[in-house]
Amino acid sequence: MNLIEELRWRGMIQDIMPGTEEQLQKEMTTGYIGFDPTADSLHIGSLVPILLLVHFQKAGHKPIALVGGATGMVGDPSGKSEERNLLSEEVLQKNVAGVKAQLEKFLDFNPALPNAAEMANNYDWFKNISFIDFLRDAGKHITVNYMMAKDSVKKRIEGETGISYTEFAYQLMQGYDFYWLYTHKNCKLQMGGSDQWGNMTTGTELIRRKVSGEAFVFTNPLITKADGGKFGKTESGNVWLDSNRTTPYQFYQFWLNASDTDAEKWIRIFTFLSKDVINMLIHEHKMDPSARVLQKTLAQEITVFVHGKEEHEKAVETTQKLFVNQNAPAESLSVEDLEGMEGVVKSDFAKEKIAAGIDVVSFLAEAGIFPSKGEARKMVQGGGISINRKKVDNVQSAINTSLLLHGKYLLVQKGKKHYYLVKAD
RNA sequence: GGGCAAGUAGCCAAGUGGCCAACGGCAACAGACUGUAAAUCUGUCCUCUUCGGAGUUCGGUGGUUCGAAUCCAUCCUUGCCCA
Repeated sequence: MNLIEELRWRGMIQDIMPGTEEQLQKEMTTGYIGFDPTADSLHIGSLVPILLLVHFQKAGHKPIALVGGATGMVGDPSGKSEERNLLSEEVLQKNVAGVKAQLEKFLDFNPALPNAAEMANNYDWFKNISFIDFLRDAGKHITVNYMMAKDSVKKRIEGETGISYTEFAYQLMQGYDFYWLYTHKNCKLQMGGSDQWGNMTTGTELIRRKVSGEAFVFTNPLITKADGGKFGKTESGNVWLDSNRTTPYQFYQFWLNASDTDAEKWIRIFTFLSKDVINMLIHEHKMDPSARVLQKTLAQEITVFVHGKEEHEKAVETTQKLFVNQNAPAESLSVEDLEGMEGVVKSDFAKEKIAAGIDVVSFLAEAGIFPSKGEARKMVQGGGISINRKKVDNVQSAINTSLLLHGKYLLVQKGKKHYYLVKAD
């Protein structure tokens, strides 16, 4: 199976320019994907492009990961119904550094390889181009009519908010990136999310008109959830690749919680497992859905890929302690069990206060599990709080030392899935 | 510069002098059921709260009024049309 066939089967190709497949068959091809430095960490939305680059390199081609230090200063109108706020230069620099560091973990940069991965930052070439140069070099080759026909632009022009000149010009910058990489790095392919199609083809157009070159693009479909919700969001916000923002346990849990329909689609996209293995897993899952083979395998593969084997093991361990023996009394958990729960939110609480007796609501608020007493109270009233696996059914009930596990721990559960370990010192 | 229209909670959106913390929908969170799934049903959903209430909201500011999201003035932002 060649690269394109492989990606097609995995559901990772949305649109592809004619001739792309032939180009990839013909020779080792250099291809790139751009990443927006909108935060100092990538989140799981960026995993698909990362995986594309990995597949690409595995197939023997040369990947370039481009960080948009320059384009990030302008803002991409694609998929945005409103004009965006500009990021400050400081923030941008920090973000570029963060994103770059993460990308470096996933690709092979070993210079001995003929297809060693490369990093690029478009700020490096844009910083030296003057506005006038840009207008003459890039702007002259593309008509406004062409630019306005792009979906991202058209939607905004027809919409209610309009589009600033700045964001309108974005596609030209991205197009120029491709042109620059084409001429300097012999880069003939751009990949990216399907919302980028318009920006990407502006690049091939620019290459054709300026140097009569031929370049190719293909896009991956944007990941969706079967229930129509936004992919990659939990109640606590984005799921990040940075373990300081999203612990490996939380990361693992995110994938484990995938619905059946999503898991079936996602396992092909987010793992490197072969077609045979995946088909087998899907079959197995259908025989016994309650075993959740698909979710478990998906969560395992992707957690190992992002955080490594060790972190994955810890996440699984914690998961088992918390979920497998749900009915076992909390008292059966050992000190090691409790302390070893990697990634569960932990907090400290003054023991004196517990010794003196404190009502649940104040306790939950003061331990930082809820931002205010009001919220804590509402959740208790709604039956959403358990302490040491026993539901708290009364707002009046008090916390005292007799509840402490091993004399110092309280296992607090918000809902079914969210655990907090409070340590009384 | 001129004319017209619009700006309401995370989003969409109703409300056009008191019954308004503001109809409804989406999203979100929790409960029941389950498999840490889906679907369904129920509750919560501006902030704080001793659960009795208290405080701050309807682009900004000033005003009219016993009382304003609602009326007036002015400013800001956005869209459309004209120059």
